[in-house]
Amino acid sequence: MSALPAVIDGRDKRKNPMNIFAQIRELITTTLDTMVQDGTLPDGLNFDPITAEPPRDAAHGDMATNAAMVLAKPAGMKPRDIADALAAKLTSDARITSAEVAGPGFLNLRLAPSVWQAVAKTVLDEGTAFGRGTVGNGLKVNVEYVSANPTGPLHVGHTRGAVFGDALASLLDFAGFDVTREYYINDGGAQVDVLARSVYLRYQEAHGQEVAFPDGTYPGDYLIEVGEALKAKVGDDYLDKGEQYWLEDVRTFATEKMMDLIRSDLKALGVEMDVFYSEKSLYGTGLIEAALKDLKDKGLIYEGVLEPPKGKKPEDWEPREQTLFRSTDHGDDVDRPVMKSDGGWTYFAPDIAYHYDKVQRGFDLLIDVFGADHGGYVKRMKAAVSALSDGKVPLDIKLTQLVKLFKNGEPFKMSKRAGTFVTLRDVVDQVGPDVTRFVMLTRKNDAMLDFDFDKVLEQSRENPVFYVQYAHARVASVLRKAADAGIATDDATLAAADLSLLDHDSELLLLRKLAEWPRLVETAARTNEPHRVAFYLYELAGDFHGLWNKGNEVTSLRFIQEGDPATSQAKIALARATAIVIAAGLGILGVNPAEEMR
RNA sequence: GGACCAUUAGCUCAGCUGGAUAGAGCGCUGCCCUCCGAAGGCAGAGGUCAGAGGUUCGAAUCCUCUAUGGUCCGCCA
Repeated sequence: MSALPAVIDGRDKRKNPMNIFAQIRELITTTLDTMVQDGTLPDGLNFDPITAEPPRDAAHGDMATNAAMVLAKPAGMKPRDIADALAAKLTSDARITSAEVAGPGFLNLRLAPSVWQAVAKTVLDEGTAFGRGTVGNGLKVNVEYVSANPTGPLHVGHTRGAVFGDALASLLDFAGFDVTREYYINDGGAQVDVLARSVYLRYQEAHGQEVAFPDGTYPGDYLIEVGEALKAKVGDDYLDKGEQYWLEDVRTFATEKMMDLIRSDLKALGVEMDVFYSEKSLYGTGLIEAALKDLKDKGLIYEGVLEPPKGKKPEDWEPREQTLFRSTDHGDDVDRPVMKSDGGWTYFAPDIAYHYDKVQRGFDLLIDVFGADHGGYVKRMKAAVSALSDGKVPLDIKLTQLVKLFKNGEPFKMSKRAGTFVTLRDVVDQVGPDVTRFVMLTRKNDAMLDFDFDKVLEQSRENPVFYVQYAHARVASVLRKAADAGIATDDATLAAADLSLLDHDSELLLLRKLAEWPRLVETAARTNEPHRVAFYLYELAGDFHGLWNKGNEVTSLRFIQEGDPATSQAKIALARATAIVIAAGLGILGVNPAEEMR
């Protein structure tokens, strides 16, 4: 069910030279090749399902391969026989210190410490580019997110969508995709008329008039200054005039102001879009017509009458003939109207045109990030893109679930009507963009998220933001102290250190964790799940803190060894490599690494 | 009536697209800190992976059904 095309979802796990698991997997497959050549194994075996992964239980070794089990059946051999033969050959490689057959036919490998020690050098050589992947293969991907209506400031729900979409875009970029970040401005529908009328009321108010906000207008305070700005622009020209006189102007004016507001909200969160795409710009250009003609030419547009929705019966429901898109041909449950009975487009029509345009722009992959309340829209959108691209361009739609806000452990609700509206600004102003972003990424996008204003600022192990930042800050502290002690700690010097000195279990544990980074990036990118990065960083920080804490008792594990600059440099190299990977990971999440904690 | 998502330790959640004895934090139990790196550390208890079938060497993971919770379901965006 992967959203990725076969070219990138394929089994070529050998691509990233920095991925130690990919390296060993290649060693395994080439070894198997030689076994085919010398007749140990039959010809024509498929090596694709073979994996080289870290075992769950570290006691099983550094890496495990399922090769023997996967090949047993097609080769017509016993798993153990294959495993034994493979093990004998693998141990002749300098990197493999032992290969044991275990369980049903697993081959557990232990790697020489030098393999892990070399990881630190690689990290120092590559810097934050370590782990940059090639799975993306340079494919063009469009990530659309936020896309909030331009009728007010962004609220908490948008914040999660913004953070998720942005981190996903960065992750895909890091994994080697050519990413475009895009925001679709819904400025073509009735809601911008409502906005215009609401602004007009504030405009009247700015002229000293008494106004009331009827149902169906936006009473929010944020429009007061827009009304005043309108007054500053047009004076009293629009006063006491009919709607036909001012509506269009005010709509444009208000929409621009709202987009300014939204842009500044996004900026406060550190989100920068490549493209703002206006729904309005679709009208009058023939694009909607072209998109629908494309569907019509494929026989997917017809006039018809839909069944009434079951379960819930709208009182005024009556059968009407509409122009429908045969989305059921592409996996939807019912066909969807593209034109209202009065001849106007439905909301769906410009959406189709917008995605048609994305396909035309040559993207290889589309991703839409929606709020969970748009879940009902997923199938029809996928159907549309499938039809428009003849199934060639996959569309993955990621839904972000609700954010439940807490303060002092007490939930508080937000309601547009009551004016208790928690905005993106409220959140960012209180806890800062870094904490906001990290916390919002500590949950899968499709799981509900609890956000407690107090807990996210706590400085303890419970708080992953703090815990990860603290690890980075500790490294910075080590580097400062090393400098005071006159030890050279530039990355080039550290990379040249004698890393074979890093032979303690705790050090090797941390090195192994660092080695997982490239592989994690691939997985996270393939599944479109940036939260994996956040969890990895938490684990990495945990291993680092663990090593640090051991230094309390075992002084030989401390990063700075007095009077022994060579050993110090090796250990600092490990610390610095950890900081580099943390910085790279935080970079994907859009969080600044801390140099010190106060 | 239907669709989508969720259901894993007392609580909040991971679980690397099918691997071995299912993990983390909190909470709980026990131990450890005069100082040198404790805004802590070490150890332990705690599970029918919602339930029932199925697929296969092997399932928390894939398929079917059921239960519970959330979101949504014609001309609103």
